[in-house]
Amino acid sequence: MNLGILSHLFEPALLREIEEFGQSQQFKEGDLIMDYGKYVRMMPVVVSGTVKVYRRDETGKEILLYYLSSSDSCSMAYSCCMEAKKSEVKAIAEDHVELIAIPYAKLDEWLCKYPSWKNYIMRSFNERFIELLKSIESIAFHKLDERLVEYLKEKKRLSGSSVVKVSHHLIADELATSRVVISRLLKQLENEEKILLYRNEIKLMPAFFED
Amino acid sequence: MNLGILSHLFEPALLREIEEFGQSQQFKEGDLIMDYGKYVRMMPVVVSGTVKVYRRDETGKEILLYYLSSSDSCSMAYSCCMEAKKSEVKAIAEDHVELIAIPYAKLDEWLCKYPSWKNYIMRSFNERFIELLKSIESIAFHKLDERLVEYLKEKKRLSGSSVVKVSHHLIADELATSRVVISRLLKQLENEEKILLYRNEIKLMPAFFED
DNA sequence: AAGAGTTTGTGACTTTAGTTACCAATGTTT
DNA sequence: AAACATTGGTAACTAAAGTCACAAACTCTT
Repeated sequence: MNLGILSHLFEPALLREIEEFGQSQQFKEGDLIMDYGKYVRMMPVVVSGTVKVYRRDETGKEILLYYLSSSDSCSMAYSCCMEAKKSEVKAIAEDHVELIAIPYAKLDEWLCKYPSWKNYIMRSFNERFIELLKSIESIAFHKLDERLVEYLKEKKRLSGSSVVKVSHHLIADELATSRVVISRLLKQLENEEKILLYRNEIKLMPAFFED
Repeated sequence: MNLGILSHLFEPALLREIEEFGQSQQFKEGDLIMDYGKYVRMMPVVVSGTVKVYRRDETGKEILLYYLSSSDSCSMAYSCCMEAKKSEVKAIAEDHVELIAIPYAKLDEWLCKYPSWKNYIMRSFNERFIELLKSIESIAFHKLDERLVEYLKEKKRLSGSSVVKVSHHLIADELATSRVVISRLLKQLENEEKILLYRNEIKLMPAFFED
């Protein structure tokens, strides 16, 4: 089993248990990792790749909450499966994703057995809270043009490339708005010479990162 | 020490420890319970009253995230003090508030010692996540008129009274908009005969709760 | 009771975002 | 190649929300 960066995070005895009880899973781009309303029985720990986590309202509109990348885990899954609850969110593989799913019973057992696990879980809870708060801040206080810029910067951060490969339609879905609006704002950024637009591709220019 | 509803939640041995190590604190309406950037060393458990939790952005704009009431605790405080982090949120007493502050060391110790404590903490994490998700849903998908109605309903739920005692200005602050906008929407609700407006008071009429 | 501060109402205007409709360019399938 | 689907550009319009300005009513202090 490939534990990737996790092997630096946990003590040897815990790593052996993760090898023994964790289920290694692979997803390819676009795969559904977790869906709304499904029972959560395992907590995923991301080994490699990027996972997108979404929230939907009653009418079916969706918004991107945050990304999970290497060594992140979904602490919402944790508290969900400790409580035998259904999932409040959806998770999709952004690219090729490897993760280790830890079964419910072990989550609980390791909490008291391994301090490094407890610390990891607590850090994870804290990070997820902060991501949600950032998400609220963004939606409540920032206009769409700023949110779009934040979105593109996050894409660059995660992929490492200043060429962002997405359609206007996908951006619109993830920011919970319409394609026309996104095209308009992107064209504006292009007119300001901050980006270059191609089909399914947005090139971030140096001016994009200024101020 | 008054443990209120908590005495039904935990096993006797834990209740004795709460009595021994928890600090009973009282706040009156408007008091600041927790502020942005302060170190968090205790986790508050609300015994009575209502606590409002806020988030602010860099420019100082604020938004109400959720309320804590009897037997709720702020799990953000939990993960914060386990990590010795500064607070990401502000908490204000909505009315007279009694709470018990549990010191950091005990939070950790009880997690493994008392299953009822662990379950309480996990339930609390889950509830707080769900509150934040509801908050995101509300801001991202609902128009201001709907959010205002949700706000008034929540006030009625917490106070038990269909007379909500707030100024338009306070509502505007908590929904992160301007007073003029709120006055406009309230007047519209009054014209629809759903509410009656008075100075510092809004009376919710039966029609308000229909459909 | 005079003055200061708070609360609410309202008109007029601007900005931001959402909607509809249509077209052109590019890709994919058959 | 023809048919179809996806992607992006743009105009024109509507709706929602924010802003500015001012007035009236009420509360509290002195």
